[in-house]
Amino acid sequence: MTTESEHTNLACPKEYLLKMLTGKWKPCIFSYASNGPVRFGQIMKLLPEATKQAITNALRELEESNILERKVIREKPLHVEYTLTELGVEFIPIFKAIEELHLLPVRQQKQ
Amino acid sequence: MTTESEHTNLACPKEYLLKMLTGKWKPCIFSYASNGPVRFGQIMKLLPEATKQAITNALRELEESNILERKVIREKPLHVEYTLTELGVEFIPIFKAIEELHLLPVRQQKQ
DNA sequence: TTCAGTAGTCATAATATTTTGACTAATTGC
DNA sequence: GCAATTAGTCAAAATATTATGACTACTGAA
Repeated sequence: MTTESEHTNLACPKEYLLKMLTGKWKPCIFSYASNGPVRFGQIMKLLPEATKQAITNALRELEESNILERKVIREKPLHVEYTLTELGVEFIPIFKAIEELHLLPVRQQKQ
Repeated sequence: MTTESEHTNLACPKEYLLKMLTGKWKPCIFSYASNGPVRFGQIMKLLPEATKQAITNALRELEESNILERKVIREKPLHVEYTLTELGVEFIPIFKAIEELHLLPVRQQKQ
């Protein structure tokens, strides 16, 4: 995400901004972080289906988009916290708008 | 999109809803359609970098998500119109929230 | 009947994203 | 020193998404 991938449509700012939030795990992680700082291990427990690598990828992408900030906490059990940046906070209304969809589509189940 | 792809995270409704709107061309096409009915050829002109196939894929996915409706218009030049469905209209606030981001990130340019 | 306009389909290739599974590294308590 | 805790990295494989280029199908006008 440092440079544009071929996927990105340079003509559409909305596509660019949406892309910052999408991916298999990024929306969930964003939601968790919007309720306060989250740790790596905590996310692992909250998303038992996601692997370490998957979570690392999502966190790195959110960092590169300047949505999350990584902070090493030098305390009792040394750990890392991820918090929303100023930009990250600005994305909250987008998620609010998603939550407020009241005409929810019926979701297909896997066979 | 008839059944869930492996990509989809069944635990996260937000991921599911965001996925309906994302992809290289879907956000643009959604925007156009939110200003009134659009035609296939019109989209081709508006998105000169997108191929027919790309546009077809985007339209089909938006149809399958029940965001757009395809209507064959039996008139002078026979053509097809795509309009927002009732569900589609509900997605407009999400795009509004994206437009209202005022702390816009600096966009990297391709080398 | 042939042609332009409209709206596509199809098979294949190229890219991007996600998963898998083994391995690493710093700190703290014993 | 040694193990547990926390937080990762790395290379490779599997999937998903997007692009390419040739081809199709219907309608109405000349």
